[in-house]
Order: sequence, then structure tokens, then C-alpha cells
Amino acid sequence: MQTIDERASVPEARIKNMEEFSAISGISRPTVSKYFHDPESVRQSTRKRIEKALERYDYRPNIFAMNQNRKLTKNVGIVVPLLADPYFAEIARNLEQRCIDAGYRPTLFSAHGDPDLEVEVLENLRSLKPAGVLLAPLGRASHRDALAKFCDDVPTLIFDSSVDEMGIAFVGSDNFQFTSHITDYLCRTGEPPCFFEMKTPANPNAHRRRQAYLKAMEAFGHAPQVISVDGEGWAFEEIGRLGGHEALTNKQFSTNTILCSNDRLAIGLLTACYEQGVKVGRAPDCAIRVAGQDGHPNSRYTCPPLTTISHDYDAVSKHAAETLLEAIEGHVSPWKSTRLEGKLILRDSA
Amino acid sequence: MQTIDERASVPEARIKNMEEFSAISGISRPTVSKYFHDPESVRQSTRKRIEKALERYDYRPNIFAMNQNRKLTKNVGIVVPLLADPYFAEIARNLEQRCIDAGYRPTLFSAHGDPDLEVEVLENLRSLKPAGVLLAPLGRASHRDALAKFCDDVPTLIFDSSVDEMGIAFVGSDNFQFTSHITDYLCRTGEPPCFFEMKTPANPNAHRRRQAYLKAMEAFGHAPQVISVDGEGWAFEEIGRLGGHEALTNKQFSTNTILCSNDRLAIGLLTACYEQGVKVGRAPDCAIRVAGQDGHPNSRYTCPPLTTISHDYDAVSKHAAETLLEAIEGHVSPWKSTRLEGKLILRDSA
DNA sequence: ACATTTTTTTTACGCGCGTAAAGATTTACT
DNA sequence: AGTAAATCTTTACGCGCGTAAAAAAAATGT
Repeated sequence: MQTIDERASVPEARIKNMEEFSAISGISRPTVSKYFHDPESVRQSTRKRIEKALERYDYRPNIFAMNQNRKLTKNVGIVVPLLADPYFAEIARNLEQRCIDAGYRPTLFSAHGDPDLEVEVLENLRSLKPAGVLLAPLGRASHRDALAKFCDDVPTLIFDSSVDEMGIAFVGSDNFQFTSHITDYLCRTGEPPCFFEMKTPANPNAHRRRQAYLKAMEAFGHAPQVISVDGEGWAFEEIGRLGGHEALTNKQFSTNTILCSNDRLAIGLLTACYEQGVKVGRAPDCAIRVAGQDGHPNSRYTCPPLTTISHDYDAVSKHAAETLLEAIEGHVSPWKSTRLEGKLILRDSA
Repeated sequence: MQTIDERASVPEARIKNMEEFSAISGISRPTVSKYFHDPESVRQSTRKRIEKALERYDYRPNIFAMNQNRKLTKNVGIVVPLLADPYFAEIARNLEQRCIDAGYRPTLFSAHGDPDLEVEVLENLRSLKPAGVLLAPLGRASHRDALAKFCDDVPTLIFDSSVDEMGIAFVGSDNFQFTSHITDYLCRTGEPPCFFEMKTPANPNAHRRRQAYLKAMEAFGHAPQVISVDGEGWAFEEIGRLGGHEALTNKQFSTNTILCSNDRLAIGLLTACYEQGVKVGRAPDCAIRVAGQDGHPNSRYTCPPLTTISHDYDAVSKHAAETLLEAIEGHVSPWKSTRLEGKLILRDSA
């Protein structure tokens, strides 16, 4: 490499591609390519030369061209059902960080609550040639066959909500434990709870929670009561609020304690209670107790702050990311489901 | 094109690229390429033949390879400061939809509240060769020069929070009008408000709102009072809660009405009020009134529901998307700032 | 100083698709 | 039927980079 590009004397000259950069740095393109793949893989002296050039010209390889012809990419896709829900935003961010720390390039997608968009996202994801993907399916509404076909083609770890035995593994929370645990707490500290849920929940975890509630109540020798409210879609708070109004008006709650299927529903219910002047909490002057499930980011700021059982965000995302990355790196193992326990968060609502 | 690929008889044969697809469809690759660029651009009969093949083999072009050598792509990047904030999630989704409807391919990114990540995201965005980008900067913490350089290279519309006179235009809300309007409302319906804000707000809109508050109070002939609470970062609710506790304990509020700089701060303040047993609302038995600003998705579900002045989400995102897409399509015009008025949303908190 | 090992350079092709140009084919139209 | 216009096929190159193989150069060891 003898020729030094004349433009090297003009600091502002923008480097368009690796070819140009290799010219001004005086290092051959394949070596430069190697450097960007792993800076440690080239000799110390050439690394210095490259980095010196890098200081003067802020060239960066085109990430999409990079992946075009690579055997194994470092891309991982993260797909959640609905980014507008802070719960998913939170866990997605957590997963992103773990991927970055492990040297991977995460890209985040949301299905925006729409099953068609979910498969659309997955189809587009193929173009990224991802080494793997972390997928939280929409749930009930997901197009099973499309997801399954995707999982056949690219290493996919399912998290949050499981759909059949898809992908390389499932990591999520132990919904039975969630509901049993908080039901137990509620029974020990006051009247046994009734269960407040959506009639047609978007996601299979809700079914598990109802089952766990019924079983727990039976075990404790109490009569269960399930209130299933109408409502489709992902506007859980509004569904909870409207359903709450109806249930309160018709005096459908058989006890003074209400366990909600999830925190967002509980938030809506709390609003309904407020609007009807029903005081919520565990103080003597309160009419009812309300508890949620999920440990939603907003649950701390309701009035009263919501007693709930929280996902172990860190543990779930850690286990999910590690399992996927191990699989990517060749660690083969049979399909496995891991469900982590939740932690009870005691606040003023119950 | 005489040779029909033998694999055509095996329906399951996966098509790897456009070459293979053109073979089994019997149409030349350039024509197939043209079809995918715009199905209307090929003759009706060939379009049918392609679509018939498409039914048997679900081939889709690689979107990243597509953009590799295109003069003008249909990509648009959408960058928000923090996806975990439902406000941004909401507006981002709105923008995405508008881009899709206009025939563009939006991709969503979040800076996750980190200025370094913000420039990182923009650098990576370059690889996408976007036709344009919709950028809501972090604000105060943003690396101005990096953003400016990016705006020089790719058509960028700034929204939500303006940073200098960057990009092709700014579209956001009229923060002066916001605060003037709601201050006016509060003054007319009770005691004039004091102003509750963060000492070092993340985003320049906060300054405008404080100024507007001061000016409005002066205009109405009332003495203003600004309570600035400590706190860094994006955990506004917690900052509002802690600051609220301190202000309540020290009796810093000079009137019974508190206008918060934004809804998330207000949500935290409401929690502090609850925790101190201070009743909020406009009913006779309430101690204070609290109002927010933004029309945050959660504001409907606080207890009491939060009176606020809401962004016109639809109008902002519509104007932002249209302005960018017009610019992309050749419509040149000088830099311009558009600030849309907000709508007062009366609820129970004030 | 020599041979050996490690690293770099050259050369060349591939990824999946855009795109331009010239020729062949098909359509539309008088 | 004949001509012009529209569309398609062929051929060829480009985008920005990965990667393999052979040759050249540099570092290492004795």
C-alpha cells in the first residue's frame, strides 16, 4: 500500500467507505475489516495506525453492509408486543443493555398490539440476518404458525408469555407462584380476595393467574369469586376503570379485597373507586383493598400506591439474554421453560 | 427466460434471493426488482405472473440489500429520547403510522435518556441511508454539534423539543400558550397557582413553561411563586414525589393551587399528597388543587384524575410527518418553527 | 544471520439487490 | 398489416463490506 490518498491532507474530506479509509490509513482493506471485527485481532502497531486515522476521520463501517455477507452476525432482535406499555419498555431496555454488554447489536421492535404487525416485524427481522431473537409474543392473538416458522429458521427465545413449546426456550415469570403468593398474603391479612380480570385476556399468563387464584382459594378453604369484565385490546386501564364502575355499581364484589389480574387493570380499578368515592387501602377507614400483579413501573405512583407482586425484571432478562446468547454460541440443549418467582411488594393499597 | 427451475416442482423449496425467485416466476430479475419497487410499474400480465409465484413461494426481498444501492430510499428514522415514557411511545407510534400510510418505512429508536446513545443511534441511522428522520432530541443534555452535523447530512425534522435552529424545521407544542392557558384557567377558578418544576429540567420546554407562568401571573396581577425541586434524569415521578414531600413538609406552597411543569411530575406530587394525607381536588373538602401539563396517557388514571393541558398529539405528529415527507419529496422551504396549541382537559384534580 | 511463525497485502469473489443501456418482444394504434 | 410506443430481457456494473487463498512482509527465536 504505497499510495497515500491526496485527500488525506484535507481533514474535512468525508470517508465514504472502507476502501477510502484503508487508503488514508495506509492499511489494506481486509486488515481494516479485520480490525473492525475485532481490534485485538491485528498487530498492536497496525492497530495504532488505524486508530490514529480514526481520530482524524470519523469513519464508521456501514452496519448493514457488514452483515450482508457475514457467516455469523452479532445482531439480535428484540420484539415486544407493545412498547407503549412501560413494562415492556422497561424489560426491553434491560435486555438491550445485556446484549450490548455481551458484544451483540440489539435492535428493538414493537408489534404495537397487532398480530399482523408482529409477523411483519419478524419477516423484516430476517433481513437483518439476526444471530438470534428475543421474542415476547402478543399471546392469544399471535399467528402461531408464522411464529413457529420463524422459530424454525432463526434461534429464538420466547419470553414473558409462552406460546406452545416454540423456539429454543421460554423464560418468564411463574404466574402460579405470583397469584398463589399474593392470594396467600391477602388471605392472611384480611378478607380473602375476589379476582378481577378481563374476560378475554390478550395473553396466556392471565389464564394461569386465574387458575392459580382458584386453586389457592380452594387450598385455603375459601369460596373463590371471579369478576370477568368486557373489553378488547390493550387499553387495560380503561377496561379496568369501566369494569370497575360496573362491578362497584352492581355490588359484584363479594369481599372487601380485590386481586387484579395485572397492575394496569388495578390502576383503572383504583380510578373507578376514586370516582365513586370508595376509599381504598388497608387503613381502618378504607372500604376495600386492591392488589395488582406485575410490579408495573407506574404501580408505585398510584393513590394509594399499589400492593403488587413484581416480576423479577433483572432475573428474567438476565436469564433470557444468557440463554439466547449461549445458544447462539453453540451451547445446544433441549427446549426448556424457566419460570421465575415474583417478589411481593407491600404498599398501601392492600 | 426459458429455463424453469426444477425446484419449482417442490413447493417447500425456500427462495433465497431475487435471482431464484425470478427463475421460478419466469420473469427477469430487473423486472421483478421493478415490481417490488412498485407493483403498478409493470404490465398487468407480468404482475399477475409474479403474484402467482408469490403465492406459492413466500419470497420477500432483503430490505437492507434493497437500500444498499438505491438513490432515494423510503426509509425514515424516528428517534425519541425515552421510549419508556408513554408520551413518546404514543407519539412515536403515531408518527410511524403516518409514515407507513405515506409509503415509507419507519424505524424507531430510543436514546434511552442517554446523550451518548443519542449520537450513537444517529450514527447507526446513517447506515440505513434514511431519506429523512424525525428527531425528538434529549434536550439540554444533547450533544449539539453531533446533532447539527447529522442534520447537515440527512434531512431531519426536529419535534417535541427544539435545539437551536437545526434541521429542516421544528414542530412542537406552544409551551407559552400551554402554560398561559392553564394558568388563566386556574386563576379564574380559584387561587392563583404556584409553579412546581425540576431545578434542572432535561428539556428546554420546561424553561418556556416557567417563563410563561411568570408572565401570565404578572399579566393577571398575581405574585408568582416557583418551587424548583432537585433531581436529575428521567425519573420524573419520583422527583415529583420526593420534591412534593419536601415542599409539603416545609409548607412551601404559598397558595392552595399547584401547577406542575409536566404531568409526570404532577403524578409524583399526587402520590406525595396522598402519602401525607393531603386531599387533592376541587371539591370543598380538598386542601389543594394540582394541575399538570402534557396530556400524558397516564394522567387520566391518577386519583384524582389530573387536570392538564394536552398536546394535540394528532396535529403535532401530522404536521411533523407531512413537513418531513414534503421536504423529502423535493419541497424546499426555509427553516420554520411551528408550535401548536394545547387543549385544556378538565378533570377532578383542579 | 537464518529459518520459522505471525501478520499483512494482493487478488478475487460473494452477499442481495439497484440500475443503466441496448436489444428483443409485446402491445397499442392508425 | 405496419409502425410507434411500451415493456421486457440481457448484460453488466455498482453498493459497502466479508472472506478465502496465495504471496509478500514483518516479527520472533536461536
